[in-house]
Amino acid sequence: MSRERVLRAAVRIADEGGIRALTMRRLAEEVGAEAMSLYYHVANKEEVLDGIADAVVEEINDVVGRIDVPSQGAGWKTAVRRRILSAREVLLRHPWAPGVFESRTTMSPAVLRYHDGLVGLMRDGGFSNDLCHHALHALGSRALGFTQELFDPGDAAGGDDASALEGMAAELPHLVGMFMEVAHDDPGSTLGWCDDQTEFEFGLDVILDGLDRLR
Amino acid sequence: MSRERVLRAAVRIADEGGIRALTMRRLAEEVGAEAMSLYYHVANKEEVLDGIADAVVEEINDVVGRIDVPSQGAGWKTAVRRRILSAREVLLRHPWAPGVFESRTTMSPAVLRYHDGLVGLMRDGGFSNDLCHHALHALGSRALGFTQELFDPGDAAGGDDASALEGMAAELPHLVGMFMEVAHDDPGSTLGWCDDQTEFEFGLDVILDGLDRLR
DNA sequence: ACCTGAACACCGTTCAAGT
DNA sequence: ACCTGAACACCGTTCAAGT
Repeated sequence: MSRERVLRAAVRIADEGGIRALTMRRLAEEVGAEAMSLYYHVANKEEVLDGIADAVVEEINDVVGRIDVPSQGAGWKTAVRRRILSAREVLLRHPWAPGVFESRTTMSPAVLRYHDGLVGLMRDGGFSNDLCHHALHALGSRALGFTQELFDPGDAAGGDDASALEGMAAELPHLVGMFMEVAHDDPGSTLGWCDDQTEFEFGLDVILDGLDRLR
Repeated sequence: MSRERVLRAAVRIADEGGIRALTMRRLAEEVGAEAMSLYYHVANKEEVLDGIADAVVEEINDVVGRIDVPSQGAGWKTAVRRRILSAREVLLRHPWAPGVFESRTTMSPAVLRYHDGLVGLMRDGGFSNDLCHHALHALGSRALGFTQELFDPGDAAGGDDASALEGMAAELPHLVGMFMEVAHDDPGSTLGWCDDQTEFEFGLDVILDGLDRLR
């Protein structure tokens, strides 16, 4: 057993059963030992969570490190866009990762390296350091490829049929009106009428276009 | 005891001691009963969390419901901006709320009502239903007044002194360079060199300006 | 109708003891 | 140096029993 093996086992458990499946006892089982043995290799569960978050961002750094597109001048936008969408691809393989990122208080060195590269691309595009700083905040978690979907307007009514919508129309006229028209325009997407990837890219492009205008 | 009293006590506990202080046993104590009595009024802890999330959004709806600014045509942006910044003010009084929102799977009626109003303002501004839909996704949690701060670039080095930065310069040249220049420009803000409110408004305006151009 | 005591199945973690 | 058994202090929750 080693710290490395423990963390790899932890990632495996979270990938397969979600983050709630990751308990110290389950982790020990996966690694073939008793729960108490883990504490010889990691200080506590928080350190395990720090470790698997870091592992995912390292995976992202590996992927984006192999990207080779020009980032000088106007090319910054394509380069940044590509970087962020690549990070997103990795994240989609570890759906638990955003939640763990958000619960971390200490900062991962890997996250710092990721953002360092991002700033580098923006500098290539002619951003001032001040604008880079604002840009990091404006992107927020979107820089790493995910956004907080507070609620999916589609899920609200998607589960029930159209008749449920009628009942809500009195209380939620604008939302129901919006839903009915968007669903009508795109009747094909019955299951989840919002394409998460499309919406992610729409929001990303709004921000990138806005930043481009400011540089 | 009543469901109402239980939820109010739960909000009080979370406000004072954070969401981790909110346990069923602590909640029972606050309400002057045994833990098991709670289960007569709420099904389980999840329902308590649903309830306090809903209570906060109701508080937001109360506040934004009293806003009265013109939203026709170009006025939409001011109206939406005002609405979102008002929601943010409420959220700042309940710092635990964003975390609870994110953990909800069922959708709160109050959140639906909030977004219904938001769509109403955008329709006043001449948005198509399709653009409203994209806009809701682009804003994401920012619509309710918060963003996921994945990491605060300032916190990274803010704790240590400038010498720690020197050590990181080799590995994080762009980030350290950015930090040194931004900190130099604004030496007053030693404690948290990023003004969260300013950064929130910057990101919000990038998105609102982008949407305005698309309407 | 409303509350409770005792108990269960789970956590993360400590600590003294093993090899 | 590495692992473990027994135990502790906490969870959320059930259920039969009280008033």
